Amino acid sequence: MKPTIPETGMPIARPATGNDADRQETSLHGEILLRLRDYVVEGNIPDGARVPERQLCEMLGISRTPLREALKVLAAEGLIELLPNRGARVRQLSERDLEELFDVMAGLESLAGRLACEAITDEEIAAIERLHYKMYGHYLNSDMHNYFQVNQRIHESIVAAARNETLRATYASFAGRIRRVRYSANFARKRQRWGEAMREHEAILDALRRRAPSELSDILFQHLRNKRSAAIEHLATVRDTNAPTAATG
Amino acid sequence: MKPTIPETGMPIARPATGNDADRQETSLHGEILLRLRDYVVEGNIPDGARVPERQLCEMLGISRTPLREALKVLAAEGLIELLPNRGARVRQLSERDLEELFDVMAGLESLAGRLACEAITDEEIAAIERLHYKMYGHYLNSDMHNYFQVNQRIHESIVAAARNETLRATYASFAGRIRRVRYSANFARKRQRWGEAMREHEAILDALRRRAPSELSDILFQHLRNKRSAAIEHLATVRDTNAPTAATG
DNA sequence: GCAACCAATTTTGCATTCATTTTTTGTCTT
DNA sequence: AAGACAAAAAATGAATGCAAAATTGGTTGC
Repeated sequence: MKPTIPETGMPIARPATGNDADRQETSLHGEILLRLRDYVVEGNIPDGARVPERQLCEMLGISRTPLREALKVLAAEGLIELLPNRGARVRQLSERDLEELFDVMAGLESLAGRLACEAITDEEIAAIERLHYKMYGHYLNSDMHNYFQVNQRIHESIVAAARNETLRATYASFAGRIRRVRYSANFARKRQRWGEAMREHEAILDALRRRAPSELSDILFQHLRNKRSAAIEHLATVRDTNAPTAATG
Repeated sequence: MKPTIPETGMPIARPATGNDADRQETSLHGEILLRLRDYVVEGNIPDGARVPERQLCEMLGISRTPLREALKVLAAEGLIELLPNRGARVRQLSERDLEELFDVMAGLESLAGRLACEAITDEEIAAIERLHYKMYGHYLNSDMHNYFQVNQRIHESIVAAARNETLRATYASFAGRIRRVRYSANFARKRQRWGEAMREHEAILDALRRRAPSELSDILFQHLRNKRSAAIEHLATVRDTNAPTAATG
């Protein structure tokens, strides 16, 4: 039983709606890159599994040249790794890798908060407040899916308010790497953590209203740090419980 | 007079000593990538100039396939940009781009400081202190080149002390983008700024010794922010004074 | 019965080739 | 003489081809 890419019948369904940080609209290579990235991020290939060029070429209906170019880029982004003469594999993130990623994300959001204090408008703050209340509703309903959705939009709003396109693109890239793990591991933060998170979010809003950069920076970092703990903990459980990954078995 | 790559006779001289974040030792593509990156970072191609594939192929003695793969990666890193059907150009950074880059660097270093407080050893702090005194010597001698050199090593030491390989690689990548501008613009901070910078460094060391994460984070951010002002200011002068770039004329 | 070895097949890495698109250059018109 | 148009030249984007390396399967020897 060799690990294989699930046959979806149709090629990759996504109409290239990913983050438009670096899309090369017209080129085939650019299109492929977006689709492949989404495909990997969404966890369609198991951790550590090989990414056979031939198969992907058929799947995408292209030749190997543009595909290989896309693979090189994905490797540079850290989503896959290229073993010399042994093809591409989906990068299996160790626990340590995840810790590092979360910390970098924390740093980037912390920075975003700092910068946001310089430029954010009252209307933007109001919008985040509305999201916050919306999220609170989902919290009360124990609606995990929508809670996450809105939670993510809040964090994205803060990053957007930083008015720094470079930061936004970097943040999106790292978010993708983590999102992959989230998909695979079917993350579900313990409900208990939700309460803390809600309180932290209130503190974030408070600091934002007062436009206190250092304080907001600290709170955001700590907030993400707490997320990190929950996520790593959960992942450890999942990896222990679940079957060994495609890479090892 | 069209902008052209200086003929060095020999291929690119550098023995691939760049950051080993993502080196693919054995593959031709990986080797090419390292050499090309250094070549671009060191400013051997003027801002906005075309990067002709053919010419580079001859220069490197390879075919277009691995070269194009490397170009795609460099584009993803933000060093060059790929115009559809019109080849690769060295990315001309606007003033705003630079501001953004400096701010992200500031955020990363600020994060590094925060993390360093958790793990840095007394010996590492002592090493940074030694660098600091060494830098002070260069400051007194107005030895700009060595001052910069040591200054950079101090910042790298802080990043290293964060014990986060992901952060280190990201930091190195952004540093490369800025370094390119530095090479081209022949950066020289005003001597007046040096004094402030020295004082800021002392504050950094102080916070580091006390392992005060929030404080260190703040100081580092502000320090980099001040650097940013000086750099942007200088660049504006240079760009005004100098001839129009290769891109526009 | 199991491990080690060797041949066949597959896969990868790079060069070459082909089709478009862009850029240049030469000519013609006004 | 200047501008516009058209053909030639060059460059780009992608497909194909070929040599080298790795994986697979089968066989042999212990």
